[in-house]
Amino acid sequence: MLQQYDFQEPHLVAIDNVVFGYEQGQLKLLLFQRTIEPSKGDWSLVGGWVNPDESVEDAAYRVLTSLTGLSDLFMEQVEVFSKPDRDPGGRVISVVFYALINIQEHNHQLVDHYGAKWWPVNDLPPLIFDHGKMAEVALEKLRMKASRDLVGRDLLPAEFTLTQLRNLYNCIFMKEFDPGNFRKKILSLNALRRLDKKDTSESKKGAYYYTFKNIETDQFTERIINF
Amino acid sequence: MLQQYDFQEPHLVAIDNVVFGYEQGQLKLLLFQRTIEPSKGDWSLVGGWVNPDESVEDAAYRVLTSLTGLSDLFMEQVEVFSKPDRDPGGRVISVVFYALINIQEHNHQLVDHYGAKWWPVNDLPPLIFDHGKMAEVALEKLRMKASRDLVGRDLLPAEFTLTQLRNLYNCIFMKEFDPGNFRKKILSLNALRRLDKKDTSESKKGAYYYTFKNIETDQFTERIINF
DNA sequence: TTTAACAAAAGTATTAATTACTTTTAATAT
DNA sequence: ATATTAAAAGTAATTAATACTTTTGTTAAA
Repeated sequence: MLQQYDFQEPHLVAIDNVVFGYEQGQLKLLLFQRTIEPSKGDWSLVGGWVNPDESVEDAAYRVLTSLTGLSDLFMEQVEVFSKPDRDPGGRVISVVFYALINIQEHNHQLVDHYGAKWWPVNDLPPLIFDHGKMAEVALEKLRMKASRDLVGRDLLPAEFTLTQLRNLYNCIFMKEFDPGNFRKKILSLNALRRLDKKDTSESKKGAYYYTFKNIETDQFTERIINF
Repeated sequence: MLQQYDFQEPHLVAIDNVVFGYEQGQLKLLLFQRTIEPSKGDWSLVGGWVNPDESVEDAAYRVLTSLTGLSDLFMEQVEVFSKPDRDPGGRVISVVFYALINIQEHNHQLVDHYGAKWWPVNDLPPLIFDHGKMAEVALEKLRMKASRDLVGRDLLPAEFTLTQLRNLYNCIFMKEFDPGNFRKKILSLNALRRLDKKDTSESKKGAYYYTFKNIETDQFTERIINF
């Protein structure tokens, strides 16, 4: 049972965002480079402190919107990292979130100004503290999400081909999905609308563009990917 | 980016455990009754403060082992609850865990002494603050766990029948599984060992007792239940 | 103007898993 | 003996997943 609040030791609480984006056929992570010791030159996730008057969700959202200029971000709690010695600078409890953002649409100047950079998930630089583990767990969580719901709305451009969507899933699960079976499965969900436009950059025949139906079709709890 | 640590406002951080047990064919939750206002008479989860030198996992484990007298508890992080006004007594960030414990084996005297009581999950009393929501999310998390791994090792007695195990799953998912299909599926996992003893209390023919194989057979990431 | 090339899109055949049932079994109680 | 009970085993139909092959529409080269 909780005893009197006054005699309890308070803790510093931070959030760290694992920010996923998709660009040039690659799943990427938004990272900052440390300019001071310790771990100078190493990279870190997009973190910040939690203010007294906000929830950890508010904090994570505030940090990310002010960095990217985007609103309406998809974010989800991942896990709390709280080993007493996880941060050499002092005892900090960190709540990790992951976010999905559209690299095309975010404010590049703002991100550049803060010195942030996009890194391919399968070719990350050394990360500080336990941030490597955080990214790992976040990717696992994203896989869970992508196996239940169709992700892509937040990562792909508004109009995309099934090949692009499949490649995104290839990146997330780090495996090659069979083109025929993937399209059959995805279309059976009835969540996409085919446009009368084609992308002819990848093939002579051309691949139809699709959009997500604007209704909340994401709401299927059915399983998409078995993993 | 994290600025200097010294000027940051610290937070009170607590843990709350959603403690699941299984008894008399029912899934139950261990709860405390509040003896003081506000919300006097209402019930709460098994909570406690996080000490400066321990992780939130350590704190959750410490609180639960000291209450139940059990060690080697299965626990898993659920989610952080951190709305600024969630606790009328002050700003407290709470990390929720769920735990699976064997009601038979825990220290009843200790639990009685603290005034805790087991409640059936589908007939809970009013819970304080956001504890109702916590229990709800924890149950959802338990369902995720039970759909991937065979739960029961921590909830059932060492020797149990497939009917008991099925009933546990019925409780967790709040639906009736087909007896034949359930046994076929479970036995195909090859995680149980059949004993040469039968339980004849439920039928004339009698149902074989089973135990979990002591090897780490829980490790299948394959799917057990589709939900 | 044909033909080769390309990936999209559609189709197929096989296997595996799920689901809804029915039948048999072993013991007890009438 | 016979009816009863739930366990345990079995079956048949359906659905889903997988590994392929074929067709299509367009472009670029012969």
